[in-house]
Amino acid sequence: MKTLTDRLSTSADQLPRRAGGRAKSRPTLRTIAAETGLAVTTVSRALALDPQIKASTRALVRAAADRLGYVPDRAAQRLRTGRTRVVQLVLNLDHEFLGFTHELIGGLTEALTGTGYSVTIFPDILGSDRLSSVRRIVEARLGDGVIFNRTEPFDPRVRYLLEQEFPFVSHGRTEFSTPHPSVDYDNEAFARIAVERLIAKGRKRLLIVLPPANFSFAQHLRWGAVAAAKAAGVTCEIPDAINLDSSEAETMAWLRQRLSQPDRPDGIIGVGEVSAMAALAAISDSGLTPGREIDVVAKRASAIFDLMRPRIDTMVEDLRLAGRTMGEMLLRAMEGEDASRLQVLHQPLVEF
Amino acid sequence: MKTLTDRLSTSADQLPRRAGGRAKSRPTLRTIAAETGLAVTTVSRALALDPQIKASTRALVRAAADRLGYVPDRAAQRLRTGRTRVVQLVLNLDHEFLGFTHELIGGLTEALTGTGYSVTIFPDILGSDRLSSVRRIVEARLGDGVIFNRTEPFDPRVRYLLEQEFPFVSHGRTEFSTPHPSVDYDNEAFARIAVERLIAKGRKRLLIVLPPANFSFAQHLRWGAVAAAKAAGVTCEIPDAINLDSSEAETMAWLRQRLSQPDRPDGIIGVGEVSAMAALAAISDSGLTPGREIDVVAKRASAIFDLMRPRIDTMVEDLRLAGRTMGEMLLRAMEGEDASRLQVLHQPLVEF
DNA sequence: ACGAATTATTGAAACGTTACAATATGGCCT
DNA sequence: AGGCCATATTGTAACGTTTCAATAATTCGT
Repeated sequence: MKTLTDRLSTSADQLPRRAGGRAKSRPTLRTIAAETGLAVTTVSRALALDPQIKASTRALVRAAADRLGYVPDRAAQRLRTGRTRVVQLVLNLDHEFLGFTHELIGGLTEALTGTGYSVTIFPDILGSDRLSSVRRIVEARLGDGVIFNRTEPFDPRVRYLLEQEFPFVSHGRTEFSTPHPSVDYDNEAFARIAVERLIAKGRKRLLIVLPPANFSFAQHLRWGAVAAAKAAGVTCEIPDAINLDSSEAETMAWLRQRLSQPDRPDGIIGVGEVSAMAALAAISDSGLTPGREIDVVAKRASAIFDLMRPRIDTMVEDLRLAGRTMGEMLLRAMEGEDASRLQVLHQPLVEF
Repeated sequence: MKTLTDRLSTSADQLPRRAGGRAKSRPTLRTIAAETGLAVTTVSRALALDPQIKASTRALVRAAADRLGYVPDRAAQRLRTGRTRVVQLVLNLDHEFLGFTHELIGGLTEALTGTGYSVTIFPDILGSDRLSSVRRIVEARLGDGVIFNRTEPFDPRVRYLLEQEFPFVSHGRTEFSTPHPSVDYDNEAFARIAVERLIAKGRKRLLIVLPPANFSFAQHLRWGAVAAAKAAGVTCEIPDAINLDSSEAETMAWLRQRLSQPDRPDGIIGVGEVSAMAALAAISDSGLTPGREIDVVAKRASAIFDLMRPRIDTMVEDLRLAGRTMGEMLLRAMEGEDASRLQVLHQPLVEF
């Protein structure tokens, strides 16, 4: 141990560390060129596996590069080619409570691993102009492509990016007639199936808490729920005092109050974990028991409901899959593939 | 609507979009120089607010830049200065179940907003060499600084980064004698307080599920729990069949089995939400009731337990604060501030 | 009004890479 | 052996910025 820490402190005491670390120069193409006696151009092309370069030369260069520990300078490549090799992920990081951002990011990086692209987080300033983040990315060429969520039916970002011909994939589809790359979850199907499930359990006064009305998926959920309820002749209440962006305390308080009324709902659809958990808590607080006087069907993106008692019916939305799909599609979009082939709608995975 | 979508489709049909979007050239320093009749150098320095440049000239340049919509080319700056203006966040994205990655990222971006730095996610390949990610970042100069978590007592990454004099902040402190920037949560205090709380409730056979033994905070938790239990003359069981990285199903199954034995624990400490929820589920499944035959104290990073019934005692670990602190400290580290001043230990926020 | 000191601006070079056009090398045919 | 193609390699320029050293413009003391 002594030796280790000694070595540490001596080497760390050398010079006041500056940003970016030490200045020891890394090998460049020129270094390899000098080493092999070839021209810089040849080395560059050899490393790019240009078939124009003789195979033996390529091997020679490759060997020298490895021996010297050469690693290309992204900044120089970027300056020269104009490609950043960066994918910008526009995220709102304020509002999440049980966010599954990490699933989305996980899937995205999974798709991008080995492609040379990296993922940069672009924090979306809530409340500011919807467009500003994306515009910033395009204007400063902060990436070769962009991914965002919380899509609106006529999202200005979609319009802008189409106009700019800038590659992107939206999480959530729009109402634009021009096709654009998007990955979405069939929330309409989810709502329909949830309603049908509750009806099958004999429930007649349903309730669903929706996302803020401006988001695309709020519409889909509404359509699905309302249509299915109507078809079966039951009611489906949609509170407008609360939505999925309301605080959990607010949601719970409202639900508690609602459940204390005589015409209380007997079936609740939880879109997302927080909403469903708030419903379960409110139900418990009201002295009711899920499965007896009331039922809950929820969408889940994690295994959380496996740990909840009592257990409820759930459908899965695989956000990791969504992230991975978006990554794969963005790659294809950046290669110029037609947008009409880059539209995916994932179906709910029903678990009951 | 017609007009909008028409405009979209016509503009989108123009040319096959290529990676990075259109080629319309952006204004550069040269453009501004030509526009103002000044030299490129002057423009550069004016925009950098160099006091050497006359104030009136600075204003002139600023105006021209704004008028033309100039935005500096990061790649060129990067190539010239060697600074990437990127912070790499090394994250393992495989393993999380209820991950609060978004809190960490949120805090980090909060601290970095307006500084010109952006956060890039570097996916840590689990199972591979611990060092490889960080080495990659340093060698390819993928960032000016790096942040990582899941720190080990003698984490090789810390040693390497100190040797390389590369700025970093670790989430979790180490046992190295050389100081280095780190942000940690006082898990020892958490464990101690949790044990004391359970003892105050009359519990005598405690149990705590720890993280995998190789992580720093596993040690801290162990010390805190064991010492407090010993001081009070109660037992504190530490299962080694399961740990915090075990699957929730595994954890729950083991706990269920354990709770069915005659010498079952009467107090459980939940380090992290999943572990606590698994405990609660197992307790419920065993026909026991928290608050009656058994108690649970948990650490929480979200409001999730506000939605759980029955309610349990919790202490808060603010991961957003941790992220923000790490961001602020990394900025200072990159400016050369001494590591001894960049060590923070956040205390548990006790809620009972 | 003149040189000296200060202030303000400039030119040239460089960061490391890739793209283009040009040259060198070799093989093959007549 | 000369000429011609195909193959393999090279030199030069450029991407947009910052830095260094040098020049131009201004102020000041005398």
